[in-house]
Amino acid sequence: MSAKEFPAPAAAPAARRSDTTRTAILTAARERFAADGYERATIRSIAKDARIDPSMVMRYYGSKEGLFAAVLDVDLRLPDPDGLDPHEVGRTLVGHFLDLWEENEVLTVLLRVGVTNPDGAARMQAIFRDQLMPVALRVCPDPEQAPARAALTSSQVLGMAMARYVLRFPPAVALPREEVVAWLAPTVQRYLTAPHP
Amino acid sequence: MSAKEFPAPAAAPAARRSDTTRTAILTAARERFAADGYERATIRSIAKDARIDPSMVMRYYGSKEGLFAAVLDVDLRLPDPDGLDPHEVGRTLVGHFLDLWEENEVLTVLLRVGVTNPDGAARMQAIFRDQLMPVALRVCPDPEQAPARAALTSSQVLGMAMARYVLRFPPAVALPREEVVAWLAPTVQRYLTAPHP
DNA sequence: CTGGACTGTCAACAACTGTTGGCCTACGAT
DNA sequence: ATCGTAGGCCAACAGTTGTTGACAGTCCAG
Repeated sequence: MSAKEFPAPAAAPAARRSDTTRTAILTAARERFAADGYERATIRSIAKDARIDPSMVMRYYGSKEGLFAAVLDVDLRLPDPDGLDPHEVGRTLVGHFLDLWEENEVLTVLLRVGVTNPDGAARMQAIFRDQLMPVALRVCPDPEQAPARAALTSSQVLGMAMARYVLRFPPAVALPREEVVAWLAPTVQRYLTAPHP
Repeated sequence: MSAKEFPAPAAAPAARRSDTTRTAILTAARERFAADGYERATIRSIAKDARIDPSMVMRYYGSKEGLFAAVLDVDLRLPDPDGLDPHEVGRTLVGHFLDLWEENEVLTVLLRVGVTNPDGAARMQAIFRDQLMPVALRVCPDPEQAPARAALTSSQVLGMAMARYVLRFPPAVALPREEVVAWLAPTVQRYLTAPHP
């Protein structure tokens, strides 16, 4: 479900005259979805941000849900499980997620919408299952425990993202990045590699 | 802003004939807000659940936001900071929050709406500030670090609630209660009492 | 130059929203 | 028994939403 064209000319990714409009819509949609969530982000407001007519959104993305799906095309780009040091996996993951969250708003969209929209929740489940689980499978002692350990890890990572980037708890926002890593890395490390308590 | 009557007869909490309707509305609203979030939970659907007319909601709670505020009257009922064992604070808090989350849907409402609605986020900030901070102030070594430690604690607690009760990650749901406590308690204990890393 | 496809605008639709006011009913004090 | 009042329902409002179709300008191949 990649964010491609809709009229779909066979399989030619030839540059189109309307590509600038397409990406303008996508950018505006990402910002609006991140700021307002799925329901409150209206097609009209997105269109106004992108300086185009609301009907263009329909033409290029079919529907609001289509646009939404295009925005939610997320790749966590987690490091290759085989290539990472099992003793540093906590620090590595926490740092990587902080990077992801700060580089753009896609994950904010995902979180904000995953909480309200059932499809969003399913998408979020899929992303964490497909992308975080392999890492857990690689580094945790007993493969059978991998799902639980991945869930624990995601809970801490999501929770910090929630407090810091979505709810913006002042102390969580004020915490310097390296301190967040210093506090969270041992937690994640323990969730993934420590013996079952 | 307690969930009281609206026409407000002086200050008499006398039982009213309409109290059953009022609580029916409040219960239905809590469920609908929890299930659908603020925007998608319509007054009409809440009224239908409560088997009354939509206009009754307006009469008793003034507006959708008024109803929402009544639902969000949350008391975490955290244990008295003075009365708890500093060495068991992690286990105590995690257990308490799991209880809270499972006993009714208010916290789900709060979380779901805090993520989408700015007012909800402010409400959530206030709740955690007013109710979790005192505990942190009591048990953490340096009072100056209390806000950061409270934020860290809330991140882990919120994250688990998110994964387990909102997004419903299957492995997080499957985890037995005592295992959640066993994994999270040391984390919270460390966030609150361990020396700064 | 001409045809057709592409890009864009405008106006309108139908559905749904929160909200309001009028009206009827039934209780409870007098 | 009566009468004020609180409880409840109905119909309608104005605004907003996603979505659609007709229409106009623009590009490029023939």
